[in-house]
Amino acid sequence: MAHAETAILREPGRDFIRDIIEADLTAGRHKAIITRFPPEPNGYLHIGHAKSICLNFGVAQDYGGRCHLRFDDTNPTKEEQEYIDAIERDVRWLGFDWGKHLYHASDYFEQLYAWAEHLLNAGLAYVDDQTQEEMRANRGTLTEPGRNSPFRDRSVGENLDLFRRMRAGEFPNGARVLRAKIDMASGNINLRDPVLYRILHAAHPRTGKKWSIYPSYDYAHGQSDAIEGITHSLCTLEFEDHRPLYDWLLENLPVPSRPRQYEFARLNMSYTVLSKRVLTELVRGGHVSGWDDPRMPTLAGLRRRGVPPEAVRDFVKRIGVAKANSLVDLGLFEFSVREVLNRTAQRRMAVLRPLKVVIENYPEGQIEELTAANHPDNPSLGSRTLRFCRELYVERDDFMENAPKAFYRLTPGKEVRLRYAYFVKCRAAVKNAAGEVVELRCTYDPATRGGNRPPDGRKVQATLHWVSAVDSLPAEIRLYNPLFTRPDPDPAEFAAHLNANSLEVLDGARLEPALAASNTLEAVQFERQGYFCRDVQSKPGRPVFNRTVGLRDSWAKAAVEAKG
RNA sequence: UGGGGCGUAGCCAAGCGGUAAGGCAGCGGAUUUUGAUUCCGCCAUUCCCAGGUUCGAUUCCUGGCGCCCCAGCCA
Repeated sequence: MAHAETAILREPGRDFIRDIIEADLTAGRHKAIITRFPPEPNGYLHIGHAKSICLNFGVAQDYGGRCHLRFDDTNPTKEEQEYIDAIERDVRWLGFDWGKHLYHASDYFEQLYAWAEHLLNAGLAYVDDQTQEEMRANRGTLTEPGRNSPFRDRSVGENLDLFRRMRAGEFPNGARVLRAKIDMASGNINLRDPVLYRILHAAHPRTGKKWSIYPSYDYAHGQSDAIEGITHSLCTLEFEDHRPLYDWLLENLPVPSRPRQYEFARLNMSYTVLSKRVLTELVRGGHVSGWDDPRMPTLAGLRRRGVPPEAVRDFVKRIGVAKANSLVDLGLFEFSVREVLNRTAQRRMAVLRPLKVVIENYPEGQIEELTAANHPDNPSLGSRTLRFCRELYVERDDFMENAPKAFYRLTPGKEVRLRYAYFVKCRAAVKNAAGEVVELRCTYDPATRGGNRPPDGRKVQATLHWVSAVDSLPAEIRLYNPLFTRPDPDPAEFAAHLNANSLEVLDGARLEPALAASNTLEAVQFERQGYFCRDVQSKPGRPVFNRTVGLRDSWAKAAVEAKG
């Protein structure tokens, strides 16, 4: 903007949907804003759904309205109670509350049926006896118009009779459908007499065997919106072509309100598969441990991975809402996770690949207590006590026998700081018969207690994390790389990829005791090792931590470069 | 050769006739008890392309080009 004083700078979190809503509010078109999040319970929610959830619930919050949770359960052959429960749990986890406004499209089956008869009476719908193949053949193509069904001009009486018998279960699956009578020559294929009801002899999770016909998405969605008084029905771009049908139905039915549909682009993220079909195959095929496997991009998987819900919300705020198809860099999601964890997670030390260190000038059997802050710049998170002694462990990667000049850490003759403890200097490396370094012999400077600089003002280039040999605890650490899955159509290939590249289990890791004690922590940051998250599925007494490799790998890159 | 959308930096994304916000990434520099964090600075003479209208166009018009979605009795 050229003139800052006249510039209308859009605040973060604003988008075209909110512009529309504000204009509607200004024009006095609505008393209150009512939105809805309408998942079909045929799978678990993933990060892509988070965008829609945050948009719908966020908009309602911003403008003092409300957001309903509505299960779009119009296809009993694909829907299960497990998914209904999981969806409710995940929306709550994300931090949203629908209050008393929990609904199901199936709540409206009776009303929808009555409205179908209304269309029949108005001559705006008909029962079609064509087979599925005939219907497809007569629908035309993208460039050619379709042909009218031979059953298109049945009498109202015959239509009503047939439709009632469809409901009564007199016909087998697929025998007939109810179609809207619109325009078989429309350029918009959704208007070529779309199917409103199909015969499905299937038990529904909520209505049981009461119905043998079920409404289609197109027939159920807009009317459900109208029944609930939804003002803004937000959905993804692929439904843009359905809007004329959405409007047609609302205009031809005596609905109690007039919702409007608006579309936005769905989320695509690099290295991440958000196809429900593929995710379902990964679960069904046993390629992952379940919908909540930490490698899955589902909300349940992210939760297990230790991603705080606030990070997901922050991410959604950053990506914005627009109509352009885009591919968001996974790095942006990682940034949000880091941002939240860095601010909120308590720090602990853990050594992933231990290398023993003996402090030669530290009295044998002596143990002293040192204080460590739980957070580097948030004193309100308190502190904990560390026990220092003659033998401890440091990270193998923090020692190099023949180090290049750019390597700041431990090498013979070099002095470093052990965080919150002392300066130590490496005297020698002890090797086994195979020539591998198995132990470091070091000396410490008592004048540097707490890790503070000694009176002579001496500095060190590096500070290392460590755990004491006497009371550190063994732990299992699982390292995940940031690849959730790969955009590849073959689930078997995903699986191979996942197992080969995105999981490493470190069983010899050692944790400081305070870590095992902090059972209430969902996420912690292990000093310099990045962010680790307690696996919410781990058993008491045997903590398992998950870490996403790459969340904070720039330090590692620098170290690797230094090693040459 | 049908209908509906979308094209602004490596990735997102504002902008609505007055001369290109912001974030991520990247690059400098300061601070630093973890090569992190934090802080500060830099990072589009140009908005898919070509014409046109205008004093002035990313914004308006015309014509191209490119990408996405639609032919389920899925949602």
